[in-house]
Amino acid sequence: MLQENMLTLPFDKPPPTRSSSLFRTSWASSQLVQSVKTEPGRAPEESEREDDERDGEEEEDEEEQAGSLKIRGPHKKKLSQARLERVRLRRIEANARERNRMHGLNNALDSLRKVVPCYSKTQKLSKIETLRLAKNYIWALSEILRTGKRPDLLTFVQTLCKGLSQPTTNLMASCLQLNVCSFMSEPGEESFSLYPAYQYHHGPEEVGSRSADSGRLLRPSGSFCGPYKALYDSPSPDCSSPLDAVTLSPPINFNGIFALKHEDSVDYRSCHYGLRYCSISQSSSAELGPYDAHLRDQFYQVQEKSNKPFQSHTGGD
DNA sequence: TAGGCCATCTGGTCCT
DNA sequence: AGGACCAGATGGCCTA
Repeated sequence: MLQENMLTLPFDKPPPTRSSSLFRTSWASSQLVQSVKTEPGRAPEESEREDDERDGEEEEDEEEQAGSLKIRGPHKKKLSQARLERVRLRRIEANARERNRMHGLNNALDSLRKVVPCYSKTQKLSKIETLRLAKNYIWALSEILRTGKRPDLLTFVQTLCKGLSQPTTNLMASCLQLNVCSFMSEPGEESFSLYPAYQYHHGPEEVGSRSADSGRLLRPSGSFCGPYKALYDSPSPDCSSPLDAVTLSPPINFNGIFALKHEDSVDYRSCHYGLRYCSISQSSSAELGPYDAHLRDQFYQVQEKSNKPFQSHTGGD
Protein backbone atom coordinates (compact mmCIF):
# COMPACT_ATOMS: atom_id res chain seq x y z
CA MET A 1 0.00 0.00 0.00
CA LEU A 2 2.73 2.41 0.98
CA GLN A 3 4.92 1.23 -1.81
CA GLU A 4 2.13 1.89 -4.22
CA ASN A 5 1.72 5.37 -2.85
CA MET A 6 5.37 6.03 -3.29
CA LEU A 7 5.30 4.98 -6.91
CA THR A 8 2.44 7.27 -7.73
CA LEU A 9 4.15 10.41 -6.63
CA PRO A 10 2.70 13.14 -8.78
CA PHE A 11 5.74 14.07 -10.78
CA ASP A 12 5.98 14.56 -14.45
CA LYS A 13 9.69 15.00 -14.55
CA PRO A 14 12.69 13.37 -16.22
CA PRO A 15 14.09 10.16 -14.74
CA PRO A 16 15.58 10.80 -11.37
CA THR A 17 19.27 11.42 -11.11
CA ARG A 18 21.25 11.64 -7.95
CA SER A 19 20.94 15.42 -7.98
CA SER A 20 17.33 15.68 -9.04
CA SER A 21 14.56 16.50 -6.67
CA LEU A 22 12.70 13.41 -7.79
CA PHE A 23 15.60 11.29 -6.74
CA ARG A 24 15.60 12.94 -3.38
CA THR A 25 11.87 12.60 -3.11
CA SER A 26 11.91 8.95 -3.99
CA TRP A 27 14.79 8.36 -1.70
CA ALA A 28 13.11 10.14 1.18
CA SER A 29 9.86 8.30 0.55
CA SER A 30 11.60 4.98 0.37
CA GLN A 31 13.39 5.79 3.58
CA LEU A 32 10.07 6.52 5.18
CA VAL A 33 8.56 3.38 3.75
CA GLN A 34 11.49 1.42 5.03
CA SER A 35 11.05 2.89 8.43
CA VAL A 36 7.42 1.93 8.34
CA LYS A 37 8.54 -1.58 7.51
CA THR A 38 10.66 -1.45 10.68
CA GLU A 39 13.95 -1.79 8.89
CA PRO A 40 17.06 -1.32 10.98
CA GLY A 41 18.45 2.19 10.93
CA ARG A 42 15.05 3.81 11.13
CA ALA A 43 14.59 7.09 12.88
CA PRO A 44 14.53 6.95 16.68
CA GLU A 45 11.09 8.47 16.87
CA GLU A 46 9.80 5.86 14.47
CA SER A 47 11.05 3.04 16.64
CA GLU A 48 9.69 4.83 19.65
CA ARG A 49 6.31 4.96 18.01
CA GLU A 50 6.56 1.28 17.16
CA ASP A 51 7.34 0.52 20.78
CA ASP A 52 4.41 2.64 21.92
CA GLU A 53 2.24 0.84 19.51
CA ARG A 54 3.38 -2.56 20.75
CA ASP A 55 2.84 -1.48 24.29
CA GLY A 56 -0.60 -0.25 23.40
CA GLU A 57 -1.55 -3.52 21.81
CA GLU A 58 -0.28 -5.46 24.76
CA GLU A 59 -2.22 -3.29 27.13
CA GLU A 60 -5.35 -3.64 25.09
CA ASP A 61 -4.93 -7.38 25.05
CA GLU A 62 -4.42 -7.44 28.78
CA GLU A 63 -7.53 -5.41 29.34
CA GLU A 64 -9.55 -7.63 27.06
CA GLN A 65 -8.31 -10.73 28.77
CA ALA A 66 -9.04 -9.32 32.19
CA GLY A 67 -12.54 -8.44 31.04
CA SER A 68 -12.59 -5.38 33.21
CA LEU A 69 -11.36 -1.79 33.07
CA LYS A 70 -8.33 -0.99 35.10
CA ILE A 71 -7.96 2.59 36.19
CA ARG A 72 -4.26 3.34 36.20
CA GLY A 73 -4.38 7.06 36.04
CA PRO A 74 -4.03 9.20 32.99
CA HIS A 75 -1.99 7.69 30.23
CA LYS A 76 -1.62 8.74 26.65
CA LYS A 77 -3.88 7.16 24.13
CA LYS A 78 -2.19 4.36 22.30
CA LEU A 79 -2.64 4.02 18.60
CA SER A 80 -3.75 0.80 17.10
CA GLN A 81 -1.72 -0.74 14.32
CA ALA A 82 -4.33 0.19 11.74
CA ARG A 83 -4.57 3.74 12.98
CA LEU A 84 -0.83 4.08 13.03
CA GLU A 85 -0.68 2.92 9.46
CA ARG A 86 -3.34 5.42 8.55
CA VAL A 87 -1.45 8.25 10.24
CA ARG A 88 1.71 7.38 8.39
CA LEU A 89 -0.13 7.08 5.12
CA ARG A 90 -1.67 10.48 5.71
CA ARG A 91 1.75 11.87 6.40
CA ILE A 92 3.04 10.52 3.10
CA GLU A 93 0.05 11.92 1.29
CA ALA A 94 0.49 15.25 3.02
CA ASN A 95 4.09 15.30 1.90
CA ALA A 96 3.01 14.70 -1.67
CA ARG A 97 0.45 17.47 -1.43
CA GLU A 98 3.02 19.78 0.03
CA ARG A 99 5.39 18.98 -2.81
CA ASN A 100 2.65 19.70 -5.31
CA ARG A 101 1.83 22.91 -3.58
CA MET A 102 5.43 24.05 -3.68
CA HIS A 103 5.68 23.00 -7.32
CA GLY A 104 2.66 25.17 -8.02
CA LEU A 105 4.31 28.02 -6.21
CA ASN A 106 7.47 27.51 -8.21
CA ASN A 107 5.51 27.40 -11.45
CA ALA A 108 3.93 30.69 -10.54
CA LEU A 109 7.37 32.09 -9.82
CA ASP A 110 8.58 30.85 -13.19
CA SER A 111 5.67 32.64 -14.80
CA LEU A 112 6.65 35.75 -12.92
CA ARG A 113 10.25 35.40 -14.04
CA LYS A 114 9.09 35.46 -17.64
CA VAL A 115 7.26 38.75 -17.32
CA VAL A 116 9.75 40.74 -15.32
CA PRO A 117 12.25 42.62 -17.47
CA CYS A 118 15.12 40.28 -16.88
CA TYR A 119 14.57 36.77 -18.06
CA SER A 120 17.28 34.28 -18.80
CA LYS A 121 16.81 30.58 -19.16
CA THR A 122 20.43 29.95 -18.41
CA GLN A 123 20.70 32.12 -15.34
CA LYS A 124 17.48 32.04 -13.42
CA LEU A 125 16.71 34.72 -10.91
CA SER A 126 16.39 33.42 -7.41
CA LYS A 127 12.96 33.44 -5.81
CA ILE A 128 13.64 36.42 -3.61
CA GLU A 129 15.25 38.39 -6.41
CA THR A 130 12.33 37.62 -8.69
CA LEU A 131 9.91 38.98 -6.14
CA ARG A 132 12.01 42.07 -5.51
CA LEU A 133 12.42 42.77 -9.19
CA ALA A 134 8.70 42.26 -9.78
CA LYS A 135 7.94 44.70 -7.00
CA ASN A 136 10.32 47.29 -8.47
CA TYR A 137 8.92 46.73 -11.93
CA ILE A 138 5.34 47.23 -10.79
CA TRP A 139 6.34 50.28 -8.87
CA ALA A 140 8.24 51.76 -11.81
CA LEU A 141 5.37 51.13 -14.19
CA SER A 142 2.87 52.61 -11.81
CA GLU A 143 5.08 55.68 -11.49
CA ILE A 144 5.04 56.03 -15.25
CA LEU A 145 1.28 55.93 -15.14
CA ARG A 146 1.12 58.30 -12.24
CA THR A 147 3.49 60.92 -13.64
CA GLY A 148 2.61 60.37 -17.28
CA LYS A 149 6.25 60.92 -18.10
CA ARG A 150 8.50 58.76 -20.14
CA PRO A 151 11.28 57.24 -18.16
CA ASP A 152 14.91 57.92 -18.57
CA LEU A 153 16.36 54.57 -19.51
CA LEU A 154 19.21 54.50 -17.07
CA THR A 155 17.06 55.72 -14.23
CA PHE A 156 14.50 53.11 -15.13
CA VAL A 157 17.16 50.44 -14.86
CA GLN A 158 18.29 51.87 -11.57
CA THR A 159 14.76 51.74 -10.30
CA LEU A 160 14.44 48.13 -11.30
CA CYS A 161 17.67 47.28 -9.56
CA LYS A 162 16.74 48.75 -6.22
CA GLY A 163 17.58 46.33 -3.49
CA LEU A 164 18.72 43.63 -5.87
CA SER A 165 21.94 41.79 -5.33
CA GLN A 166 25.00 42.59 -7.37
CA PRO A 167 24.79 39.41 -9.47
CA THR A 168 21.18 40.18 -10.27
CA THR A 169 22.06 43.75 -11.14
CA ASN A 170 24.74 42.51 -13.46
CA LEU A 171 22.26 40.12 -14.99
CA MET A 172 19.90 43.02 -15.46
CA ALA A 173 22.61 44.94 -17.23
CA SER A 174 23.25 41.96 -19.44
CA CYS A 175 19.58 41.57 -20.18
CA LEU A 176 19.45 45.18 -21.21
CA GLN A 177 22.54 44.74 -23.33
CA LEU A 178 24.27 47.12 -21.01
CA ASN A 179 27.47 46.08 -19.45
CA VAL A 180 28.72 47.51 -16.25
CA CYS A 181 32.25 48.67 -16.90
CA SER A 182 34.21 49.51 -13.87
CA PHE A 183 37.05 51.87 -14.43
CA MET A 184 39.77 53.09 -12.22
CA SER A 185 38.33 55.83 -10.10
CA GLU A 186 40.02 59.15 -10.40
CA PRO A 187 39.88 61.68 -7.57
CA GLY A 188 37.06 64.13 -8.01
CA GLU A 189 35.51 62.13 -10.76
CA GLU A 190 31.81 61.65 -10.33
CA SER A 191 30.50 58.18 -10.08
CA PHE A 192 27.14 56.74 -9.24
CA SER A 193 25.59 53.64 -7.93
CA LEU A 194 23.07 51.32 -9.44
CA TYR A 195 21.34 51.40 -6.10
CA PRO A 196 19.25 54.51 -5.76
CA ALA A 197 17.50 52.72 -2.93
CA TYR A 198 20.60 53.30 -0.94
CA GLN A 199 20.16 57.03 -1.21
CA TYR A 200 16.65 56.80 0.10
CA HIS A 201 17.84 55.22 3.25
CA HIS A 202 20.16 58.12 3.82
CA GLY A 203 17.86 60.93 2.84
CA PRO A 204 18.17 63.26 -0.09
CA GLU A 205 20.31 65.71 1.79
CA GLU A 206 23.06 63.14 1.98
CA VAL A 207 22.92 62.33 -1.66
CA GLY A 208 26.25 62.94 -3.22
CA SER A 209 27.70 64.03 0.05
CA ARG A 210 30.01 61.09 0.37
CA SER A 211 33.40 61.16 -1.16
CA ALA A 212 33.92 59.36 -4.38
CA ASP A 213 36.85 57.39 -3.07
CA SER A 214 34.68 56.00 -0.31
CA GLY A 215 33.03 53.98 -3.00
CA ARG A 216 29.63 55.14 -1.89
CA LEU A 217 28.91 58.24 -3.88
CA LEU A 218 25.27 57.90 -4.58
CA ARG A 219 24.16 60.68 -6.82
CA PRO A 220 23.44 59.59 -10.33
CA SER A 221 24.99 61.62 -13.05
CA GLY A 222 22.73 64.60 -13.57
CA SER A 223 22.52 64.13 -17.28
CA PHE A 224 20.73 60.86 -16.76
CA CYS A 225 18.07 62.10 -14.40
CA GLY A 226 15.76 63.74 -16.85
CA PRO A 227 12.03 63.35 -16.70
CA TYR A 228 12.19 60.21 -14.63
CA LYS A 229 13.49 62.19 -11.72
CA ALA A 230 10.01 61.99 -10.27
CA LEU A 231 10.84 58.45 -9.30
CA TYR A 232 13.56 59.71 -7.05
CA ASP A 233 11.30 62.22 -5.46
CA SER A 234 8.78 59.59 -4.52
CA PRO A 235 9.08 57.28 -1.60
CA SER A 236 11.00 54.22 -2.50
CA PRO A 237 9.22 50.91 -2.30
CA ASP A 238 12.21 49.62 -0.49
CA CYS A 239 11.66 51.91 2.43
CA SER A 240 8.90 49.71 3.67
CA SER A 241 11.10 46.95 4.85
CA PRO A 242 13.93 47.60 7.22
CA LEU A 243 15.12 44.14 6.43
CA ASP A 244 15.63 45.13 2.85
CA ALA A 245 17.82 47.95 3.95
CA VAL A 246 19.83 45.67 6.13
CA THR A 247 20.27 42.98 3.52
CA LEU A 248 20.92 45.39 0.74
CA SER A 249 24.09 44.45 -1.03
CA PRO A 250 26.79 47.04 -1.15
CA PRO A 251 26.27 49.37 -4.09
CA ILE A 252 28.34 48.83 -7.13
CA ASN A 253 30.77 51.65 -7.45
CA PHE A 254 31.65 52.63 -10.93
CA ASN A 255 31.98 55.81 -12.82
CA GLY A 256 28.63 55.87 -14.44
CA ILE A 257 29.84 53.89 -17.35
CA PHE A 258 27.70 51.54 -19.27
CA ALA A 259 28.84 50.00 -22.50
CA LEU A 260 27.24 47.69 -24.96
CA LYS A 261 27.67 44.15 -23.99
CA HIS A 262 29.21 42.08 -26.73
CA GLU A 263 29.48 38.72 -25.07
CA ASP A 264 26.54 36.42 -25.43
CA SER A 265 26.26 35.15 -21.93
CA VAL A 266 22.55 35.78 -21.80
CA ASP A 267 19.79 34.49 -23.95
CA TYR A 268 18.67 37.80 -25.40
CA ARG A 269 15.96 36.26 -27.49
CA SER A 270 14.13 35.32 -24.40
CA CYS A 271 14.92 38.57 -22.67
CA HIS A 272 11.80 40.55 -22.33
CA TYR A 273 13.23 44.02 -22.14
CA GLY A 274 16.31 43.24 -24.16
CA LEU A 275 14.16 41.90 -26.94
CA ARG A 276 12.45 45.21 -27.06
CA TYR A 277 15.71 46.98 -27.75
CA CYS A 278 16.91 44.32 -30.13
CA SER A 279 13.82 44.68 -32.20
CA ILE A 280 13.82 48.43 -31.85
CA SER A 281 17.32 48.73 -33.16
CA GLN A 282 16.31 46.95 -36.34
CA SER A 283 13.26 49.02 -36.98
CA SER A 284 12.75 52.41 -38.39
CA SER A 285 11.23 55.15 -36.34
CA ALA A 286 8.12 55.02 -38.44
CA GLU A 287 7.49 51.45 -37.37
CA LEU A 288 7.86 52.26 -33.73
CA GLY A 289 5.44 53.66 -31.33
CA PRO A 290 6.37 57.01 -29.85
CA TYR A 291 7.37 55.41 -26.61
CA ASP A 292 9.59 52.82 -28.22
CA ALA A 293 11.19 55.47 -30.40
CA HIS A 294 11.82 57.55 -27.34
CA LEU A 295 13.40 54.64 -25.54
CA ARG A 296 15.54 53.87 -28.54
CA ASP A 297 16.79 57.43 -28.70
CA GLN A 298 17.61 57.33 -25.03
CA PHE A 299 19.28 54.01 -25.46
CA TYR A 300 21.51 55.46 -28.16
CA GLN A 301 22.27 58.47 -25.99
CA VAL A 302 23.28 56.26 -23.13
CA GLN A 303 25.31 54.18 -25.53
CA GLU A 304 27.15 57.23 -26.78
CA LYS A 305 27.82 58.52 -23.30
CA SER A 306 28.86 55.09 -22.21
CA ASN A 307 31.19 54.35 -25.04
CA LYS A 308 32.93 57.70 -24.97
CA PRO A 309 34.91 57.16 -21.81
CA PHE A 310 35.36 53.55 -22.76
CA GLN A 311 36.81 54.52 -26.11
CA SER A 312 39.00 57.20 -24.63
CA HIS A 313 40.07 54.79 -21.97
CA THR A 314 40.98 52.05 -24.39
CA GLY A 315 42.25 54.47 -26.94
CA GLY A 316 44.70 55.92 -24.45
CA ASP A 317 46.49 52.60 -24.12
C1' DT B 1 35.19 25.59 2.21
C1' DA B 2 31.61 28.83 3.50
C1' DG B 3 27.50 30.70 2.08
C1' DG B 4 23.45 31.02 -0.86
C1' DC B 5 19.74 28.72 -2.82
C1' DC B 6 16.71 25.10 -3.13
C1' DA B 7 13.63 20.90 -2.37
C1' DT B 8 11.71 18.22 0.88
C1' DC B 9 9.98 16.63 5.31
C1' DT B 10 7.55 17.65 9.31
C1' DG B 11 4.53 19.30 12.95
C1' DG B 12 1.49 22.98 14.13
C1' DT B 13 -2.52 25.83 13.18
C1' DC B 14 -6.62 27.15 11.00
C1' DC B 15 -10.59 26.22 8.32
C1' DT B 16 -14.29 23.43 6.21
C1' DA C 1 -11.16 14.13 9.95
C1' DG C 2 -8.73 16.00 6.50
C1' DG C 3 -6.81 19.61 3.55
C1' DA C 4 -4.34 24.08 3.01
C1' DC C 5 -0.94 26.86 4.63
C1' DC C 6 3.08 28.02 7.14
C1' DA C 7 7.64 27.99 9.18
C1' DG C 8 11.59 25.46 10.98
C1' DA C 9 14.93 21.86 10.14
C1' DT C 10 17.80 19.33 7.17
C1' DG C 11 20.70 18.03 3.55
C1' DG C 12 22.26 18.51 -1.34
C1' DC C 13 24.11 21.30 -5.05
C1' DC C 14 26.64 25.11 -6.79
C1' DT C 15 29.76 28.94 -6.84
C1' DA C 16 33.09 32.38 -5.38
